[in-house]
Amino acid sequence: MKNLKMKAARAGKDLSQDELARIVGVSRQTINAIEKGDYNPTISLCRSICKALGTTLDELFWEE
Amino acid sequence: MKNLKMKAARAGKDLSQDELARIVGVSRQTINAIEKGDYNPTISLCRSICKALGTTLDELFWEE
DNA sequence: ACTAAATGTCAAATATATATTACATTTTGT
DNA sequence: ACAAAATGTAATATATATTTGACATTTAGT
Repeated sequence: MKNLKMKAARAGKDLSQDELARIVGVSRQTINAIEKGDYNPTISLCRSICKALGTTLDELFWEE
Repeated sequence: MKNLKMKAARAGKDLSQDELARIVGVSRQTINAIEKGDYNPTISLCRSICKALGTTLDELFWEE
């Protein structure tokens, strides 16, 4: 399932996928794939993304 | 770093590591290692654990 | 003290997250 | 319309999460 909340939070910080990738220390493809929803990042990467985007885990990565 | 919040939440549900492991569909060693703190589970496993323990991601897996 | 259950831990194998390289398509600015 | 930047996507390689099986230690019940 697509992660539109993450896409929105990134847009809110005016960061490209590539810029976010550099900040959190992963490849651009990894960020792209997470937003596209076809994989399952590690919790430490999720934490790094949240810190970079100023959000919480629950805001970006919770699903009902 | 040890995940004592998870250990406490599990104790609060009166579940052994083995029981929790079966509920979320992983091995007991995986649960043990997460509580012990020496690895980095995937977000989907974290979500499953939170659902099993009735908590949120932020409660169990956020770190400052 | 004894026993069973729960937990800690290790080594080797397997599954999968992530990197790298590369190219195609879409979006944005001028 | 054009160019540059951003995004989507695929193949192959590497790092690491997770499994399996096994055994040692600790904890809880009687």
